Amino acid sequence: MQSVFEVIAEPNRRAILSLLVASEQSVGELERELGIPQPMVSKHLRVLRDAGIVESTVDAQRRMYRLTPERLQEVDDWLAPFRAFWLAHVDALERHLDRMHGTAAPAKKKKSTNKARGAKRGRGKGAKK
Amino acid sequence: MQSVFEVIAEPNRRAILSLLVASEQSVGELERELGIPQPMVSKHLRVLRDAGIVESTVDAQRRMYRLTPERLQEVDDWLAPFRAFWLAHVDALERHLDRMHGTAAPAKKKKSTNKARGAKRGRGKGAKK
DNA sequence: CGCGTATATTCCGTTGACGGTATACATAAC
DNA sequence: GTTATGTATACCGTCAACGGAATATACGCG
Repeated sequence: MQSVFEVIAEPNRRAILSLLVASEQSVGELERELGIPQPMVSKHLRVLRDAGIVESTVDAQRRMYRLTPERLQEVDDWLAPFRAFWLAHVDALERHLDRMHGTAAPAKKKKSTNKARGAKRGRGKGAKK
Repeated sequence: MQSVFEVIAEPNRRAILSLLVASEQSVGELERELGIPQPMVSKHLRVLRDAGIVESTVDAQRRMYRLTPERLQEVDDWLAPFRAFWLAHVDALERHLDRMHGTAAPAKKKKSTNKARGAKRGRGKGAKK
């Protein structure tokens, strides 16, 4: 389990990371928010810490965990080549819908085989799915 | 295996996707480029197709696979909250180093070019387990 | 038709991640 | 000291992903 991709493949670990975006948290706080047993939380935190995605400090009996998200950049970097690609896809879909525009009964339309490149932009990121 | 995160956790599948960024490819081409047995390639392509990340069309005996990368946006969306975080981390590190001693490195005091980072990692496409 | 190429699927064994439970360890409070 | 709280680890069972090998299916050609 060295790969960041494998580490974030686990839903509970993604949930932990999302919770830690707001602020650092103790194991008990994460346990309550996640609703999973404490040993599970500790085990997932161990994986995250070994992967270098979180770090912990001691606060009395508590351990406070916080993000060290540099390694997540690997995911971001890997994703980079695909970004332009799906923007082009969205544009193609938009043109398609524009052409079909106003049709209440959708006919069976095949996809074109070749994709037209040249993404028009002006559509900021942050679009929801 | 529904989650996109689980699908891209597998190095060979990430390699396939990276190869398909350039252009659509047949199974045999992928097999040669990846150096893994053909049944493995087909199985990974099956997973990718079921996840909606690639699609295939028939070309004689060949099957041509290409990207349909919309679902990868889920990864991008999940990553969004962390981006600001790691940028802040890098800035904080820079300020810290500047304060420690701005002597060792010919660093400029100005934090001007905060956009020109991110190419630090050599990560890319290669995939090993 | 049989034959060759290209790809998909099935069967099978291994291995390791995940979850559960109990227990060990650490620090604080008394 | 003992007890209480907070966290980590050990042990264990299950289950599914992965890889290998053999086989099945699809298609083209002579």
